[in-house]
Amino acid sequence: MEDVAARAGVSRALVSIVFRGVTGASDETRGRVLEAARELDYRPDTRASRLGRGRTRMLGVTFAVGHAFHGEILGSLYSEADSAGYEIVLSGVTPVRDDRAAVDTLLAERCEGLVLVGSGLASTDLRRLGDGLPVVSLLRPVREAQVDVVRTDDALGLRLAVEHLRGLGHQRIALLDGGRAPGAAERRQGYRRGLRVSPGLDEVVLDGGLTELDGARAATAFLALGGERPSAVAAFNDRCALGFVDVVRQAGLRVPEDVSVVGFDDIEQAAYPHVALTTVRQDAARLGAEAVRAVTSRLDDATGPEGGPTPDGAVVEPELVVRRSTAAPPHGEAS
Amino acid sequence: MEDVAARAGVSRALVSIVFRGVTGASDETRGRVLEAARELDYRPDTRASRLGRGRTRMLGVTFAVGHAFHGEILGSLYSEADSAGYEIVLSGVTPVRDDRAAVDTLLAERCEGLVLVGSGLASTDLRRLGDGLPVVSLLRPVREAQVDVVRTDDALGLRLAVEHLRGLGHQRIALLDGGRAPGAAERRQGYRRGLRVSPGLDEVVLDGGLTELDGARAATAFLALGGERPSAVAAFNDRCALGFVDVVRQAGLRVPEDVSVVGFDDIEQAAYPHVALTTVRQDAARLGAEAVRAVTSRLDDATGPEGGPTPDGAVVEPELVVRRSTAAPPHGEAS
DNA sequence: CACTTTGACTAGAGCGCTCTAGTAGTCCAG
DNA sequence: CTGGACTACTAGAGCGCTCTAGTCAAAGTG
Repeated sequence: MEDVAARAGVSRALVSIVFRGVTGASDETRGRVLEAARELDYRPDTRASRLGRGRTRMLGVTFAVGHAFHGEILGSLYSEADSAGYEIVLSGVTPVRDDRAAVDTLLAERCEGLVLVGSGLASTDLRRLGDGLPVVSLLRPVREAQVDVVRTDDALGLRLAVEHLRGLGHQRIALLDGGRAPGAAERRQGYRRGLRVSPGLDEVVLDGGLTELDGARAATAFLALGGERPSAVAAFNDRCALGFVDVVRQAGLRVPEDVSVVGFDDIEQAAYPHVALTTVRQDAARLGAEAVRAVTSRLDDATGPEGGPTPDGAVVEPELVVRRSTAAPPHGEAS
Repeated sequence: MEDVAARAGVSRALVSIVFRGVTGASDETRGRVLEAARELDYRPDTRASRLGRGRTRMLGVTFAVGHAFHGEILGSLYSEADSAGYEIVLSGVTPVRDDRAAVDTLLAERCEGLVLVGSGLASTDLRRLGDGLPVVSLLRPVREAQVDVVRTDDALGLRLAVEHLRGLGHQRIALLDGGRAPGAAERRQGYRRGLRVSPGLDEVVLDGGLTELDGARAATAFLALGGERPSAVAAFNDRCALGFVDVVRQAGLRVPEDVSVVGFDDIEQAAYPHVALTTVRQDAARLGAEAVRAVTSRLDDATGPEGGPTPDGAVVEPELVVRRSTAAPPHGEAS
């Protein structure tokens, strides 16, 4: 910086002014400084600038490395933060690097707010964190008053799925359950509510999970049901649905002719023409936007790090995307 | 820090000593400082500490957000960097945030070295980058002398695949090509070499790509081949292979009875029992380790940012993993 | 004409650390 | 009792910025 200032024949302060893009420099000088910087291949040190500024305007984000849907969310987070004038600092969660470690590095970097994407952090940790700075839990509903929750209306999503299947005439609809995964409890509840609307529909809950493997296992259980077999299933998520479809097809069943399947998330693969999975779309862009809004509003409203008294956060509505994995049930089972 | 020092009744310098874990403090004082820090919920500001230290010991990593295999690599990068005494700074590449933007933020943070995972950065940018600091291109072979390359021996991988298929008796073996994807040229070459070993084997190259969708398209082209149809295919990667399998199965062909398929990468799904894809495994752990080694060795050897005269980097050998998507060709086509 | 105003620029303190140089105090050899 | 050789600790400059409080000249005002 010193060198740039010297080369441009100005003070260091002036260089700072130019690079921050604030007023206080003539166009001509501005040009000279930029030119000198380019010649010296100088670029401001963001660490030092944040140190000097007092604020960091950094948002810390933890996410599961290699998780497709988290990836989509990150994309949205990046652009939303950018337009809100914040920077994103990523901290990945891996098998050897848990949520706490990920959060710790973000705190040590002095992030002003945290977005935890599908984090499995313990309640006590969450509470403590939320007391210190604005925190939003993305995709995972938590009850702690200290953290905002941004999530899809999971229950509504499964109700939509069930209603769609009922509308096609299905009487027996199974759930491939998500167990303890984030949002699973809500989806289970939505499934139950969806069934109760018309009395006489039995609940059939099979153990599912997050991955194709879980879906495949559920399919094995499903096939073992024999005559009592449901004509449709709603899966915890798309990957689970895809694993299920794979296995039932290998067993000779046709989808959707013999069994209808609906997923959740609307991951990229669900839309591929050879897959064409009917699913409940989570809006990654909206989710990211709401998360950034929730944390930046706390930051910008100067209510201080204690957080406002009103819990912020948002529930974004999912949308049913009908493709070709669902149809009316076989041989006049309808109504 | 000031407060902690006051509370523990020592100087700020002493607090610094304790937190850096260097000698120069008695055990008793050390305990008092740590205690005081805990009470005040103090944790050192890593930005300031790196500023003061002169060195940052940070490794910048760019990666494609939501890419499963990149995810596996990140995991390895984290732990390797940790044991080499470096910290990882992530910078995601998304549709709205290209490689250059990702790299720029890393440079502004003053990372000392860069690991570009499957980066699509232009040659001129790569050269300029490599002139300034140690850079390794992971998974993508580039010719620039300024950057080290750590990659799987892609050509060998495809040769293994082809040899395996030939060993099973396949005469016509197609390649689902990766086009311009990183490593695709090498794999194509390996495929050709593999075929040339026994004369009379025709090359059949179908357009493939990185995703299931590309594999599905290739399958359509494959099915259209009719009587001339190969009895086996080697795909650019697992996702492509999986898409291919999906579509040929839907068309009534059996895998492996009617057509054998081998993938590349060995992603998690390839190992699922209902998938059981024969594939060429890339060793994510080794790749990550080599990348970290390449860049830290340049850093630690104090050869300066100019880099040593000998290009570093590594080629790690892939391994064929035989599962159940490959078998002998149908009706005595063998030999 | 003396006066405020405005725009362009600078000096220098401060951000939260690290680290060199140096000050005590203790222990022991000669 | 003097003088190393340690160990435990501290003062204070420095890292590369930001930003407040200024200076100074030119332009506008009545």
